[in-house]
Amino acid sequence: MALLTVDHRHPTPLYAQLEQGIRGAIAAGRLAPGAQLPTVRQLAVELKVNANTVARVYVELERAGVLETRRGVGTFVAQTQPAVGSRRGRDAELRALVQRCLNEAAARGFSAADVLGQVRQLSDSQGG
Amino acid sequence: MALLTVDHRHPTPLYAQLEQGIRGAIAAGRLAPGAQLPTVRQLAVELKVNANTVARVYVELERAGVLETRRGVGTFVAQTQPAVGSRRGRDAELRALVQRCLNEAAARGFSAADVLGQVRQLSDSQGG
Amino acid sequence: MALLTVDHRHPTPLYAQLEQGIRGAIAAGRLAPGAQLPTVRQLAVELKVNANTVARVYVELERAGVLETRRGVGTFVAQTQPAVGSRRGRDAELRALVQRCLNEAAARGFSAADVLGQVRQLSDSQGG
Amino acid sequence: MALLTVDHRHPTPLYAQLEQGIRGAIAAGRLAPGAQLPTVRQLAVELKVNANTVARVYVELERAGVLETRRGVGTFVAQTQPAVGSRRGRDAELRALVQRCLNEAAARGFSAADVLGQVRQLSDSQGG
DNA sequence: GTGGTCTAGACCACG
DNA sequence: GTGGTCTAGACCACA
Repeated sequence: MALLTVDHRHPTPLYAQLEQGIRGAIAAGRLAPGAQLPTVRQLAVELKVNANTVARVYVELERAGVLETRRGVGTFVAQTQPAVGSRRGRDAELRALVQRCLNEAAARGFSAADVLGQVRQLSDSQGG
Repeated sequence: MALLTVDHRHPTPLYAQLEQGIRGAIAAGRLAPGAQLPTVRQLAVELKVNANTVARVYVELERAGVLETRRGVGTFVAQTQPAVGSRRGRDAELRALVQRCLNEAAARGFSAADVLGQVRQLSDSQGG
Repeated sequence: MALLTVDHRHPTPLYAQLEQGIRGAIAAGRLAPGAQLPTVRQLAVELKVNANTVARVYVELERAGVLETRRGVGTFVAQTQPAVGSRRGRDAELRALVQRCLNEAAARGFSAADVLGQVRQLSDSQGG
Repeated sequence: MALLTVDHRHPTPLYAQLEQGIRGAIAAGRLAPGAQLPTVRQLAVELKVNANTVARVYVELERAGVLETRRGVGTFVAQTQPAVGSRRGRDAELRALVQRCLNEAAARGFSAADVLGQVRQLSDSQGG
């Protein structure tokens, strides 16, 4: 599977999907600090998205300290990632997030067991 | 936890969150066929959302055959739910869905193991 | 005559009139697959209707597979129109529809012969 | 077919459908001056509509001079029907009315020829 | 009191 | 500039 993807039919805005995809890939180790990202145009073509949309996400993530742009060279994952806040006290956040996922799955005919299996499979193949 | 919730800060549109929440609650059996939903205005107050936003979701789900409205009476879960397509051939759909969830989790500092545990916990408490 | 019209005095809701007008124009070939529709705002001005009302119809018809929207570009007639169900077994539907029309005509002083003539005239001028 | 009908799924409000049905039946001669209409409750049951809705239509039509109510006896078609305005100069009205009908028909997969045939058939069987 | 329709207008996402 | 989302609030149809 491609490292970064967006779903044009999903109601979540493309820019948000892309931003989350990049943040997630870094947090999960699929994109290491210092790694180079695709150019704006490459990624725009690959994701079938307007280049402005990709560029805006890169700029935003640079402002957040997640990415670094070296002019004329490219865009890279920052060496030091901004802290994210510990898990402590954020159980409600996790629960809401997972509940949304289960809702979406159930709404499309997938059971919690289906989701469970897929989570296992993806986490094994990616960093587990 | 409340049966239906929305997160005003999440980039997914409120109406899409609510629609998925209702569909999920029905699919998971937390809302049974024939059950009455909260009135448009009640739910709007409860979710801190405009009544039009709730009404839009109810109308949409009625068109889809998921809900039934009786004018002047209220809104109910339809007795016969529309088919949803078998899981067969939709593995890619499930994978994308779960990947989005894991991305979002990772981006906020939760590991795949955290998600795994939360899925187990929610599915135990809701559907056995 | 304008391609799309609504009657603000008719008891049928504006959005329903517009939806039927668009569906009818496509089915009758006055709007070909791939053709671009007026922009939401243009049509709103032309029909003296709120932009939200037009947008609502466009969104609904997109969900139904009748239209396609390209974000930031415009709204177009879908290349492949959804099936509509054969006429077989729907004679009652046609009869009810025409009866409603004749009722409305009679109530305003038009005879069935008047309607007959007008149907001939319109079908000659529009679809041969 | 029943003399008066309403379609609960049609977007036109029930009261408007009923009013038009009664006016049309009178204008077409299916309800003669002096004829008695069903009681409010009978018609409400028959049409599966709330009695208030039927009552409101009767009241409205009485105000318009189309019906007459004799207390304790029933509701009747008035002996002298209010004038409706000649057809002259109202061609645009007829055209719009028929165009709406053809749109609705085309949107449901019926051709202008289908409508033509049905108009002939109904007008023959009812008073043509 | 229930849902449905419409308006006006703000702000966002995308190209 | 295109469509999409949301709000606030008026008024209508129906039970």
